[in-house]
Formats: sequence, structure tokens, C-alpha cells
Amino acid sequence: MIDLVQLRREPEFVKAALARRGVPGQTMDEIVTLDVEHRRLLQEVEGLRAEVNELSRQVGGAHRNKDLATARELTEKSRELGDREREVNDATEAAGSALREMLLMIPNLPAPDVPQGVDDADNVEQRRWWVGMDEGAQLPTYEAHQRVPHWDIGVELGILDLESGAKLAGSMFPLYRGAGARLLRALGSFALDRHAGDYEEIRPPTLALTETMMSTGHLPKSVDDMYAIERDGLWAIPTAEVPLTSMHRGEILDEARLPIRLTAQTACFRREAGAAGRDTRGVLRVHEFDKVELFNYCTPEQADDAFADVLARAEGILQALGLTYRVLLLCTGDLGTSAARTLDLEVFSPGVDRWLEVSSVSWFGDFQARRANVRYRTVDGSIALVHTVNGSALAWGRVWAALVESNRQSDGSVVLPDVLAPYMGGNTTIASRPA
RNA sequence: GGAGGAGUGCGAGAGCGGCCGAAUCGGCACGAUUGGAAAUCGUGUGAAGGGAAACCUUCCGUGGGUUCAAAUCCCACCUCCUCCGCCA
Repeated sequence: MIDLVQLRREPEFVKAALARRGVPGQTMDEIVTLDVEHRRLLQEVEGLRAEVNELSRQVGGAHRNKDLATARELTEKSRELGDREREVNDATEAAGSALREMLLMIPNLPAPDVPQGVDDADNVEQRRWWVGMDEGAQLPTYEAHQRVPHWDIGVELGILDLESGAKLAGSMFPLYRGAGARLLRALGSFALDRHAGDYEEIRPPTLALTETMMSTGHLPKSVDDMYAIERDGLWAIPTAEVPLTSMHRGEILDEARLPIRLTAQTACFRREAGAAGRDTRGVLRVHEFDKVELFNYCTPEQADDAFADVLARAEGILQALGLTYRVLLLCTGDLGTSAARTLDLEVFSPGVDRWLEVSSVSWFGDFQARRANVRYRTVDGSIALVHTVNGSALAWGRVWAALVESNRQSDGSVVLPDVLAPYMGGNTTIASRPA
């Protein structure tokens, strides 16, 4: 949620920043008007309430003095005021919830360095990385045997079974098997082990309350992309960011504890409602995938370092896996609702000949903290909202695809990077199946 | 799921429907004392919102209700503990 106080103080600045994201200035004007009205009503209702409280105190006093006549008279007056108070109170609450509803739909202010743009075509590439780059090697080229899409390799090696997945849950629910399933597990373990020590490993619930979904900004705005478990009032999380952001919801943390760094691997569920018919093959776009998330609760001063750390860790894993990737600075049009700045990591998939987003590292400022009410007490005793930073490290489905394609040998087998050996039972070769 | 008990400030723990934003103890902060510390004594110590300020309003698990007035009474729900049932 954006800062209402800031909107009051510098409405033009906030409007200009949000205009970059397509929020009409008129909408912001409506919010300002509603806020003024809400505060006017608030003052009125609080004044009435103060009077009622005062009268009630006097009634108590009259009763103690056995002055029943006065008590009755005051009670009568108080009752009348109370009726009026109730009326004004209803109006105040109506204005308040209308205001809150509008605010919940407003996205975060983009950071000044976020480029202007309408969609992902306007994202700005920052750099690329590939094996041997530091030694002057050229961007890798790929042989014909690497130009096979992972869905074909999956069938060929018996490690990906999309038909079975579809049979169980419908399309876009992949089923990995054998070495393919193990590879997925290996990737998660490899990453979690790398982050261990610096980041506390969490295994959160995969379902979350509405309130929890609100805190990150996934609700109410993205309802259509979320799986709902209606009977129990729960939602399937689209990312571990959701439970991690709410872990300290409503708390006041000691500054000395910050940054609090958490990592979690969970299944992530997305309905992909607006993407029907796109990327239907393979595991490029699926309804359920596993992802390791890195999360920081920090002070505003620590935010830059936290952001750099998460990014470095996500990149570190891609580098350890020897995958070619590029870094993109998202433009205003592609930025998520809650983010102030986001860098995406896209891995190159030679088989489908595309760059695939495998990580999104975002700085949210205090936008999520305000929704989730996560604050910290500074050394001098004052209270402020924390900043949140998080990023994927990484989303495994697409990494799996890029890995299998990039490492396919001329004989059809796949040879995985050595770093995964300990997690693959020492066997890094996924052999072609005998015919 | 069934029966019983409990949910109050940083922690423990009081609290007759009005004088309770809340006793007391502990913690913490500051001050006094001390060469320094311990001990002792004193003072202070929740949050949110509104207001230029004085100050006002709200919050005692959550949400409703009764009342002129609710931490205190009523209802529902949630969570935790104990026992029973079921279960990976």
C-alpha cells in the first residue's frame, strides 16, 4: 500500500510517479477527496464520542451521589447523542472502507531509475553472462543436438511425462519422473544448501489465509491468477514470498535483528488466467512449479545491500550450473504491483531458442510492510516500517528445461554439471534409454 | 470431531459494569548513590488514528450484541493447554 501521508503532503509527486504506471491522476484525486471527507467525519464522530464519554462519566458520578434525577436526565441526553454518534460513525466507516478499497488497488511507486515502458519489450537488458565470459570467450553457440526442446528430450529419456500430469490435474501440471524428478529435487537441495548459514531455511504452509495474500499485494488485485480453496477460505500460494512476508506480520522487530534473511522452497501455484494458449508446450508456463525464494526484512538503509545479495545469489546458482543468462531491468509496464524495482534473470534455452525468466529480484520499499504492518524499533526508540526485498533462486521448472537442453550430448544423453553430483547420487549422466 | 480450561501491556499476573489504558512483580531506559560495579532509591516505559497545538478517539484473542457507560455481561468464531476419538 502506498503512503497516504505522503500522498497528502506531496500529491503531485505521487501522481506523477504513478502516472508512469498508468494510474490516472483522476483516481488519485478521488482518493485525496475521499481522505479529506473521511477525516472530516472522523473528527465529528470523535467529538461526539468524547461528549458521550463525558456524559457517561457524569452519570456514574450522579449515581454515586444518589442523585437519580440528574442521572436520568444525563442518561437521556447521552442516549440522544449516542444515536447521532452511531449515524455519523456509519458514514465514517463507509468512507474509510471505500478509501481502503481504493488504496489497495493502487500499485507501488516505481523507483526513479525504473525505465518507462508498456510491456516486457521495453525492459532494459543490463548484461549477459556465459561460461568463459571472463576469459574472453564468445557467447556460446549451440550444436544441433542442443537444439532439441526439453519436451522432446523429456519423452526421449523418460524424465518428463506431461501426459500423465494432464491426466491427473489437467494441462500445464507437469509430472517429472525418474532422473527428471531427481534432478528437480537436486536443484532445490543444491540451492538451499548454498544459502544455508546466511539465510534461515523455512518450510512454510503452501496454503494461506486471505489476509496473508493481501499483505504481499496478490489480493485483491490478482484474484484471477490465484487458486482458491473456497470451502476453507484458503488460497494456494503463488510464491513463498507470500508466507515469508507474513511471518512477522503485525510485529515490531528490534533493529538489531535486521536484516532477517529467510529462504524457502515451496510449490507455487498460478492459474495463468490471462495466458491461455501461450507457451502451452513443455514446462515454460505451468500451473504448479517448485521454487526457492530468498527473502529479506531490512531497514531502508540495508535495502540496497539486501537487493544486491539476493541478486548475487540467484546469479551464483546459474553460474554454478553453467547456464547462459541475461539480466533485465523491468520497465514500468512490466513491474509487479507491489514492486518499486525489479531485475529479472532470464536463462537461455537453446532447445526452444528463447530466454526464460527464472528469477525476479524485487525491492518493495515499505509497500508490503505497510500492508502486513511489519515495523521495527530503531536504536533511538522510534518506530518505522521495514523494507522487504525478495527474489527467486530459482524457479526450477525452467532451469530444468534450460539445463537439459544445454547439456544434451550428441548421443542424446544429458550430462549434468558436477556441482549436482552429490545430489544425484554421484551420477550426473542421464542416459538415453535403450530402445 | 467431542468434553473441560485459558487467552490482559516486553514477560509474569491482578482486575466489583462507571474513578481501568489498566494494580503488583519482573524486565528495560534514564537519574541518584559508587573509584567502578552489585545492591538500593527515584523517575520513566504500548500502539494506531485525528488535530497547528491543547488535547481527543480507538485498541485487554477476533467479530457481533446488551447498556447512558464493557477488559468486566451475552452470542459466535479463532488460537493455545488437558483428556477422548481419528489419522500420515
